[in-house]
Amino acid sequence: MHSERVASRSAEPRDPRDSRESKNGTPQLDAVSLAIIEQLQEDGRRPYAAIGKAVGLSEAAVRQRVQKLLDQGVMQIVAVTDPLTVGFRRQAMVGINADGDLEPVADALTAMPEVEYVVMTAGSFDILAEIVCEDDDHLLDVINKRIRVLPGVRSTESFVYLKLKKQTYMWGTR
Amino acid sequence: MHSERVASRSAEPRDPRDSRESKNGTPQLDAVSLAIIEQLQEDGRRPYAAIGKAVGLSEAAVRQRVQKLLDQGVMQIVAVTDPLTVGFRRQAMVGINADGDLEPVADALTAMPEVEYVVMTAGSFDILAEIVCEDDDHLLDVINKRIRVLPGVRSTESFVYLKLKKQTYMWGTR
DNA sequence: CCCATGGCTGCGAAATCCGCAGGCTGCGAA
DNA sequence: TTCGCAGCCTGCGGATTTCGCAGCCATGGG
Repeated sequence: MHSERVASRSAEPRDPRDSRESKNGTPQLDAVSLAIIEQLQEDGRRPYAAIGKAVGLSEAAVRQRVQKLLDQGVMQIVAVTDPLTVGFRRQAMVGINADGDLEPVADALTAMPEVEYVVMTAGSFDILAEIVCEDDDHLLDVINKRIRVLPGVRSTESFVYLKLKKQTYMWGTR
Repeated sequence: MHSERVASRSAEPRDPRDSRESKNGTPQLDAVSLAIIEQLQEDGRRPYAAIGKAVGLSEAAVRQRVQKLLDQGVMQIVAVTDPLTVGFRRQAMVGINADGDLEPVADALTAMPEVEYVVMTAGSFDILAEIVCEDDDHLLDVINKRIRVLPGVRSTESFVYLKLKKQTYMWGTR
């Protein structure tokens, strides 16, 4: 044996259209694309041919799928680091409570370069936002002068990072 | 002109040892390595030659530096996705309060495959942990049966994700 | 002074990426 | 039914990139 096929090519109804969208607006992924993503979660630079062997596709097919996944914004292949080791002294998670529609608030946060991560949540915060800053002054400035003044924002609570212990991207690889 | 040098090669004191460590234990990075990381934050598959042109180094030198950065664990090149689009229905941030030394608690969290992100913080939570699960049952199980029973853990508070709005890795690129 | 170390360059050989033509399948229109 | 279209895959050269290695230079310790 040589290559465990993740999805047998002739078994399924032959419709790997990952272009169709669910009501959510996010593309629907078939098993093969999932397997490709899994490969790239282990190593973002793995050659297409190796991926093809693992998922049962030709090199060219893998290349086309990866390109589409990137274009669609389903995944991105990037270098990730611990910001603290790359010169950013202060990092914090900010919990936010706001009135009315949360979308505009979330969009405003998304537009800020210092904000790296924005998620709308259920619980005692409406929105969680992760912030990466150069130093304390910068952090204070972003929170007080840019976030707390956004229309609708009622209150915020900050959690300054002391130490990053884990950072993984290998869902699917377990 | 062709290639903006990020760091002139002959100007600096000629000591790009990124192997020396700060008291923190994290390697100290020079400007060139930072520039390389920046390039790979934009595109994790960018060819070494292109990076070299951008930062003023040969292809081979870039390759060696990247390899070292990966080996040292300073950065990782991976595909990142929104878990919700890849079949994981439930995701949550969990704020944790614990007694005594936090390290063992953080380590225990780090060891759980469902836990993707662990950070020790200052503020009304001692630790923040992000969890990726298949469904509600799975999430509940992890929080109640695995986290809340850890020795030292006093209380937890969960924030279930409703919608991921932003996810970036381009600090340095701004 | 001499040698060991670390980092960079340059260079072929091997592997990879890339674009393109062609084939197959499912589907909807005529 | 048949035709034509669209989506996806394969195979194949040519261009590019990756990879390993030998050699060079500067620094620093003995």
